[in-house]
Amino acid sequence: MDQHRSGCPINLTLEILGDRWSLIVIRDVMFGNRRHFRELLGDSEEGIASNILSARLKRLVAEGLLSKSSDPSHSQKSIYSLTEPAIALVPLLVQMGAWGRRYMPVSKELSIRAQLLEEGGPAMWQGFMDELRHIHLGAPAPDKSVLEELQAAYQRVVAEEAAST
Amino acid sequence: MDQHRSGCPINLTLEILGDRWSLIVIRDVMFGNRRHFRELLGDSEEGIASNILSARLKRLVAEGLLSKSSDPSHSQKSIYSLTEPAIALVPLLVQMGAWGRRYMPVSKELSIRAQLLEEGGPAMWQGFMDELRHIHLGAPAPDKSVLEELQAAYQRVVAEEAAST
DNA sequence: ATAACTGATTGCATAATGCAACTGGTTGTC
DNA sequence: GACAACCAGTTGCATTATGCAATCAGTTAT
Repeated sequence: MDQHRSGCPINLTLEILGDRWSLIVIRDVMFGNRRHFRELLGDSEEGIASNILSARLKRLVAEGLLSKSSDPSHSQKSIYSLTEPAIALVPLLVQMGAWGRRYMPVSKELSIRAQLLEEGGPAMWQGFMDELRHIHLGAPAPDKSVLEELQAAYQRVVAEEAAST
Repeated sequence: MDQHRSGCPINLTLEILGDRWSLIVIRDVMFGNRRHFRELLGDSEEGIASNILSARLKRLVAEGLLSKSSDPSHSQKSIYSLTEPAIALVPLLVQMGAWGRRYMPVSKELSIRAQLLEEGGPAMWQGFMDELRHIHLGAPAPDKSVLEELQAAYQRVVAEEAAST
């Protein structure tokens, strides 16, 4: 991908994110706060293969969507962080979630977060992006945590599902 | 793609649209009003190959994002139309355009429409979607045409560019 | 010393993409 | 009726991407 196919914004976004795994990786870093290779490898619903994950992480770092730093607690351990361009994908991911929720056979547990973000609107997205800037870029912490709110809602649905079976 | 990887809305959207061509085809039908195979094949900036276009059209029809009908003026001619799920992709495409415009090396002519849609906000998107429902689904025509507005702005920028060289 | 954990890499099969040529049919023009 | 232009694709072949399982070398905890 040295040359671009065209200068169209939709096309250029597609050239970077238009495959079946890149946004899955970003989603897991963003919503699951998975920062290490093994976390991304093992804990994902979709089961990405290690060579694909390796290739994706490399490409996303090269494209400037992720940054890689070393974990002081373990000399071999790498931490992947979102960059500002990746954080700016929040509205796009919300729209993807909203569309999937409306037209695809989503599961209840895995769509509650998409629902909350859709209903929360741009104000909530901004709050979430501020929180991501805190977590990944060292910006000051916002007053309240959207991530915790989403996580709590997810746990609530999982508990409900478990209770009803 | 018989079985889904997970019930996550983002993943499911990715399973259908996560490749380098599907959204290009939908973009051309939506914004360029290209309804025939040859129009989609030849007039695209990116130059899709005919076998890929053929495969994508088949898949998009099978997935319910496009519908195919025959043109009464030419027994062999097929017309592809957007379905409601495809029209519902407008906010997603707008976000893709907005992100690409901010972080990728877009060209001036090809990003003016993305800019107008981004600045126009949800009200403009709804107007555009109503117009698409008119064009593709036979719904009543809305008062004003967003498509014409976008096209006029595009022509204006092309003329400016031509004048300055 | 050893076992578990770290971020990967390797080998191999299958699937997707890219490119160019070609097919079978239809329509309009002379 | 002959002929060129147009229509929606298909075919063959090379390259690239994906999927899966096994493996690797260094690091840390017991």
